[in-house]
Amino acid sequence: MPREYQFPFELRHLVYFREVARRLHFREAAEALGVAQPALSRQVAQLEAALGANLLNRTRRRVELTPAGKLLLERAEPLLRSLHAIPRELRATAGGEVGHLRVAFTGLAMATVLPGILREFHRKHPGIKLELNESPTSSQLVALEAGELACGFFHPDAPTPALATRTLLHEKNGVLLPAGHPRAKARVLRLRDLADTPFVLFPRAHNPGFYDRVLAAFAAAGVAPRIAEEVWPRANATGLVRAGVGATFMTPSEAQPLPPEVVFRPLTGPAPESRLVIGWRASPPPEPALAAFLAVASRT
Amino acid sequence: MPREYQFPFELRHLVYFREVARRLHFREAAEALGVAQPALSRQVAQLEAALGANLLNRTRRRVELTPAGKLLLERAEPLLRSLHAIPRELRATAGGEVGHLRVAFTGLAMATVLPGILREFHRKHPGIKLELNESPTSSQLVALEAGELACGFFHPDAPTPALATRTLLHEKNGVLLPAGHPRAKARVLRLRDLADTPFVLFPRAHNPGFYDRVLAAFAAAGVAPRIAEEVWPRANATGLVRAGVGATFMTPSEAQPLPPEVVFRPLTGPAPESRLVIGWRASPPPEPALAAFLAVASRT
DNA sequence: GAAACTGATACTCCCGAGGCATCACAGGCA
DNA sequence: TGCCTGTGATGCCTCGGGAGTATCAGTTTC
Repeated sequence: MPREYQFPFELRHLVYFREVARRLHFREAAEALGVAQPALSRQVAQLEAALGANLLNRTRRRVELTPAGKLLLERAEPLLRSLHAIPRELRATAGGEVGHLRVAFTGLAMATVLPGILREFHRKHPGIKLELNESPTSSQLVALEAGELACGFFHPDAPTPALATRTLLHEKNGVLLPAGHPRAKARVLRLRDLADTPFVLFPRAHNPGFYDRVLAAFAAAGVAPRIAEEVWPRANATGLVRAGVGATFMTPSEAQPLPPEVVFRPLTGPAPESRLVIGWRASPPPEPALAAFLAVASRT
Repeated sequence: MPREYQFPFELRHLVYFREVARRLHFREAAEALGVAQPALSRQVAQLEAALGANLLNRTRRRVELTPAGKLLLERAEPLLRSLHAIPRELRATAGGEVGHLRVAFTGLAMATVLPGILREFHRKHPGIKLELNESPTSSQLVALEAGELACGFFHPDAPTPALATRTLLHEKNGVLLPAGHPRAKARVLRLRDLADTPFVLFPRAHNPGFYDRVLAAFAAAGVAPRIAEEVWPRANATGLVRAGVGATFMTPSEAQPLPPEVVFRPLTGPAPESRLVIGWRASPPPEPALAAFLAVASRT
């Protein structure tokens, strides 16, 4: 709370009041606004207090606007519309690239953190448009350094000196098996239990470092892996498992919720680990739009 | 934070940005807004993030508007002016009595809680005008029941069934003595130490119950009081004490800061207690303007 | 090149908006 | 007339985020 200066009300109050004034029904307005009814009641009451005027006559059964309420609604409507239009106007006028972010991601990101981040980001920054592309780690690294991407969600293997990164997820992989697989009954598996099972992987070129570590995990378990397919994008791997083609690696959070006809089993002993990071060019410092996206992503 | 809906920015952001944009100087703008400079920096950065545009070019030594910043300033100025005008407009149109409160108070209130309450209230509710009158408890009770006052700060003696009250202060009185008084050296006094000291009181009619309890305290101490003067308003009592006319009762918080040429001493043993309350008609329920005032008063 | 000035950052505190549970009251129906 | 349903208000608690203090980092100036 600012110490000296403070508007008598906030935009929230006007938005809430407008909704109630239009519908003349607190519960419905609250639902439309996505808040609980008590919060709405309180905010409207606060607005009335701040303005020192009764805006609504509430009999227990009906809500109606007072003259003051009518006047406020008349004034608030165009103001809110103008305010709402500001982000769009700015985007039209400003540097062109401003308010527009190209973001790449891998299948794991979309299966875990990305939906929540997108939801939160659009709520907070409706003025910024995102261009989202699923794309393998290797391509992302190239595109990031070339300045073609604002940021990317990927799985780093070696250090990336030109990029700043932040880890979002770091999990040991388990395996996703067809429900009918002979070892599907076991609660926990070791990699060597799956010596005969064909695996669905991703094309090595997409992340050679991680691919090689997967092979190393097999080697450590004393198993020669059978690679049935290499498939991309990631979501298709699940389909192949369901089809009985083989097993695939998957992190616990990625396996939630579990698709039908498959089972997920953690691995004990050697197993590949997946680290999901968000990365962006370390310099120059991020533009406001990117800074906003990073802030949301880092905290969701 | 509303779960679903949220404006990309708040009025605060626009107000802060406007100030910076006008002055092109963060520190000065912060001072003008009455906030610390870091808070201002953060809020402006937030606004830029929310809009996805750089609004200001900050070289380390100079701040200047970008084209987007210029546009936003153009848009924001009239909107903020319109918003600012809303409370005044409503007050002009609404029921007449709305947005206007008659408030009475006693000297003790003004010497303790009232200044803080007024400051806070005007900050939060600039649309509501107050009409303030110092007035004794007895007159306030009459005026309140007659509906001539919205609320009053007074010292109740007997229950007041038609009024709702809230205690703001409840303190045992000490005494205020001229600095040259023979007992002024003592750290603590008893009422009977002051048998020969003339007292400055208030006219009995202003609060007969309390007046009589003062006399009762003297009686309990085995002292026949000497009443030198009865004076009103309260602030004048201090003047009389300074002039050496006599002593007067005063609560510790009222005696802070201590006026020159006088000393304050707590009393042990029997001593009158002062209770300051805010009171208002219990029914009908308070109008928004009064509700706002009560909310501020109850919590300050 | 040391000092001064400016805006950004790190950390902590605390207000207040929101959610949940519940209340109080008005109509509707039997 | 009494139970039931629907509505807005209230009490209590949680927690996000805005603000303050202290400090940093980069320019400019003498």
